[in-house]
Amino acid sequence: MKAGARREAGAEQAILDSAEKLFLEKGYALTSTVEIAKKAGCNQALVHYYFRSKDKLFNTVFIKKVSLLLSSFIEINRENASFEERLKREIELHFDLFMSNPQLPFLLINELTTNPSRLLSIRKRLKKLPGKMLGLMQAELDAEAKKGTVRPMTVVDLVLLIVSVNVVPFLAKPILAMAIGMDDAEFMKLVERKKQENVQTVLRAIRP
Amino acid sequence: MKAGARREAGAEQAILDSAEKLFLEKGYALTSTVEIAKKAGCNQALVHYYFRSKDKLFNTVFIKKVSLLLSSFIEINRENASFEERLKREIELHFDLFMSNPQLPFLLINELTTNPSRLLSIRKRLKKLPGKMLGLMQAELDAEAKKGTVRPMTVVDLVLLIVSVNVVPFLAKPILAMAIGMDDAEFMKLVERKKQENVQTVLRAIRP
DNA sequence: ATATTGATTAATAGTACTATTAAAAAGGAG
DNA sequence: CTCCTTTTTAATAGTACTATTAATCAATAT
Repeated sequence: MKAGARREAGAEQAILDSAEKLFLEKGYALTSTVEIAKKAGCNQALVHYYFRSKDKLFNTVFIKKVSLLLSSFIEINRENASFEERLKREIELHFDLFMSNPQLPFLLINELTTNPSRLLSIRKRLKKLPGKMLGLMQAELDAEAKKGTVRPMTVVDLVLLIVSVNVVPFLAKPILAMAIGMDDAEFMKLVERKKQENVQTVLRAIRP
Repeated sequence: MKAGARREAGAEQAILDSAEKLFLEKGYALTSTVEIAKKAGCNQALVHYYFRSKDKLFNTVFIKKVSLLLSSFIEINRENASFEERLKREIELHFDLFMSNPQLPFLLINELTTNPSRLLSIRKRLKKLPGKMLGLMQAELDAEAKKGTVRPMTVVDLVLLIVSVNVVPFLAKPILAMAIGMDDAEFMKLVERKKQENVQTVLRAIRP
């Protein structure tokens, strides 16, 4: 039944990999299926053979990346350490994700801003996670606030704060290059510094 | 010499306005000159008559927006108040700019990330500003650090911190809509809250 | 060995977009 | 009014891209 195995074994995966790289680099609009095929070393028609349309291919990549980002937020309630310790750990974990995937924030912002209709298709696939997660975290925050260790605040504010300090260095890389001519080596030093600073910035910000 | 006045008086401006709106909304790649002309109520060829190419038209809009953003950073050394007062004022001013131009951050990040070659043309037109400005601010920061009112830090870190907390709410709007279904009214409340919080967050973060 | 099925390609239909060109329209100057 | 310049438009050349189609290629199953 399973006849006609692949000749070069892995064209589909090669297409997926090329697509991921190019979409991350230039976004949906500036990436063509011709270019994806070329980078994958195959014919352009094969891209449609496996993924039907450029849009479906993009969604496959996009969902994968969104899931990756969300996964960095579900660790917070696991370990048994103090609230501050776990929070610190969480911030570092989140920062590390961006270090490993520096183009991820750009892709998210770019595609969700230019193509709001994509919101819908994504939202269906993860309508459970955010609600549950935020609920748990909010309860924990409220408990800490009652203890007087943190000021009363919503979990949205906390998450937004963490994301703010963690994500902007990576988004700003091209702007830093433009404005002050920062090169890659300097950028790496900046990132190392930020990873330390950001934890302190957040901890200070949430104190009563 | 100046014959042939305009029939509808202002086609060029109308084109510029339409282009600005559309570029801010969808970025360069997803905006066509046909669409710009249609929105401006004129023929598509007129777009090229006045601006030669889509790229030149975009650059005109882009430069204007970059200048606007930079202008929000040159007020800091004027008034005669205390360092903390002026810093507070500066953070609020910067935040207000994004409130009035919520799509500006997206445009900047999108175009500078996807089309790095644009960096060059922009950089020429403002190579004076950033250097001078950062120099002055750094001197001031160093003085405050010696007085012990702030911890020793680079001006890049300070600016990055301010931008981080100020810009992310606006970048994250579509994501908040997706993840937790935040609507426009809720978003406005969030923004009002952030405007207050961000000043405190920065002030706390720079303490020794 | 041949049929069958999946993988791959060449060719192309169809669409959309940028930019150019040549002509028409609309005024002002003499 | 007639000439001249600027503005505006219609038409289109040229390009690039998505998606489809029909044919070819390769491996296995019978």
